[in-house]
Amino acid sequence: MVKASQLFYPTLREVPSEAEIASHQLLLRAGFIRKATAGVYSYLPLAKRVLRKIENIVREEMDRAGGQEVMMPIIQPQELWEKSGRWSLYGDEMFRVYDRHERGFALGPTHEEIITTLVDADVHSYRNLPLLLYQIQNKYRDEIRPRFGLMRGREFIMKDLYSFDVDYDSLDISYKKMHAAYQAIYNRMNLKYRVVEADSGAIGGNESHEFMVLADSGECLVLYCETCEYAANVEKAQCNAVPNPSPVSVQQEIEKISTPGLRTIQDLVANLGIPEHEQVKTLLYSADGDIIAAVLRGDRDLNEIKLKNYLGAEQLFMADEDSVRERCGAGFGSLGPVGLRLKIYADLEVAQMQNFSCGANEDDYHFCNVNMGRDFTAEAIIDLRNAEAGDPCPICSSGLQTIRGIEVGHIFKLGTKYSDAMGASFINANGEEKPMIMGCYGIGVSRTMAAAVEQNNDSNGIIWPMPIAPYHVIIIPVNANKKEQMEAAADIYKQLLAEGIEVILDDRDERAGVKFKDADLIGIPIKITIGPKSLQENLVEVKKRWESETKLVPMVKVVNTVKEIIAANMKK
RNA sequence: CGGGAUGUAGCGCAGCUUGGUAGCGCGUCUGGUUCGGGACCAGAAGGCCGCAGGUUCAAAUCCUGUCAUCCCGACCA
Repeated sequence: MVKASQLFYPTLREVPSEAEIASHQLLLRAGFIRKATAGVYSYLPLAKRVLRKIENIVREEMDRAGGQEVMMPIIQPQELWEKSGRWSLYGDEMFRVYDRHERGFALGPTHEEIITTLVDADVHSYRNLPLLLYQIQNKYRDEIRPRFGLMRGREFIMKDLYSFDVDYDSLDISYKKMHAAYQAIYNRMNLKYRVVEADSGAIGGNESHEFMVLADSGECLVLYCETCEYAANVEKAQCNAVPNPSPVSVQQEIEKISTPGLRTIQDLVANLGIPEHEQVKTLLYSADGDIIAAVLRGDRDLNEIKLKNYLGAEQLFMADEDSVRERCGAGFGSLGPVGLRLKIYADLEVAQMQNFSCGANEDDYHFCNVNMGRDFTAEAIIDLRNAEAGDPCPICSSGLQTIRGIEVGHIFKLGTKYSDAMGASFINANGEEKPMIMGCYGIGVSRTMAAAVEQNNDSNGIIWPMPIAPYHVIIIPVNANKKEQMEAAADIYKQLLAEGIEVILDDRDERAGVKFKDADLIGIPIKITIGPKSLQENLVEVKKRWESETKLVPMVKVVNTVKEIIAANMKK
């Protein structure tokens, strides 16, 4: 029995001031979630139903792909994390608790340590591999800045699967299965998404893909090619060397010019008319304690991940102005590669540039007509910049486009990073001991719910995709005091329930407007309205949340109409 | 953690400059009139003015500290 009068979905007329983005505002307003503390939320009945639907789709596809569901502890002993080295590496992002004996525990931010230990203890033979284990569970990460409601919580629901294989060929098969399963999952949820190449980041390993639900408010920038299949996160998107668009045959004499007070690229554009793309900027970084310089074209953004990966650095951050001044004799805004006694890493584009301008490592002076090779040399010439819209596709050279997305899934090939650290090995067919080859595969379940809202809403509220809607149908008798309306509503309600359709009967003694507004806000896909005039002709109104037209349907046909709409929208 | 802002009723806000009985709208409760896109009338309940100190005859208001929340940056499902 689901009657709106009894259902706990406290809707709000006004937007809580703490919420910034659509999904956060709407999930709060529609009575799906309430905040306990920053980045930690309670899920109310409607949200719980959506989460369960997402989980079930995920579960079915994981099982289909050969996964086996397990449940591992959230509280994990410190020793395990020390074994992998991550007790210290994970840093402040890990919630730590201590028991009465002062022994440390982590609230699991992820489960590589514990699952590798688990598998190591009981799997010893190639005959038991591959093994794919997963769980759906709360994860804990003490994010520096939780934000956007469920988008970046400190406690969140995640599906994590770990694969254990005998060799890399077998890992490829597991990885492909997961890749396909993830596509099936997002297809089944009717979400518009894109698979992109990604950096594997701190988790380790090499190959990695992210699954992005497309939404303008997404935090991730994706570059993709319409001609070929290439798509990558901006962190990963590769920039090939492009030839200088206006090459000159003569390298002019280097010239030092006085530029009092001019510090930024824009200052030089505005005051001296030097275009951004004829300037070079120099950024100083501390890489595991060593100060190094990165140089790139004035209008480009440095991709710190590319730099970090090239250097193989654990920690990379911009040098502060004091150490910059100490090394270069000048402050920010007057730096340049000429005469710089640091390792210089130049972007591919810089090698193509001629007669460019840059800081002179002396406050209030710049150089003009600088040429790399003649005036300075680089330790390495590498891809260092963020790709931008219009850049040539690294595969087919067509112009790349950009789109924003929300990262809801991420799959990694881990290799032996954790099996080596935790000692997870097996005996192969030749009797040799080998480390297991691992992969890990995550889906942010609670984030997926938020992403679905982010992608599917209008000014009236949420528009749930049918496969994950908390209920399929809401029945609204226009006037709760009219007996014939209430009886007709109850009748349809019973018929739908008998067909196994998930339906809410809005039996509240509210004005019609209130009921319509709430129905739209909570985003139920199908609305059946029972009004006085049409009822006399035994008709009711059926409206799809995502369309503006209302259809009059004979009472006797309502159940079939509803079933058809649901069936048509459960799959693309 | 650096930068910015905000904490007053369930939600949204005013009051603070210039200290003097804590207010408005929505929501909630009661009664009545209404009833197809957030009704109207009458009445009511609901506040350690984030917390702790200080100044003062007197503090929501001024001062100090502290905590929390939100936004921008680095991190990630």
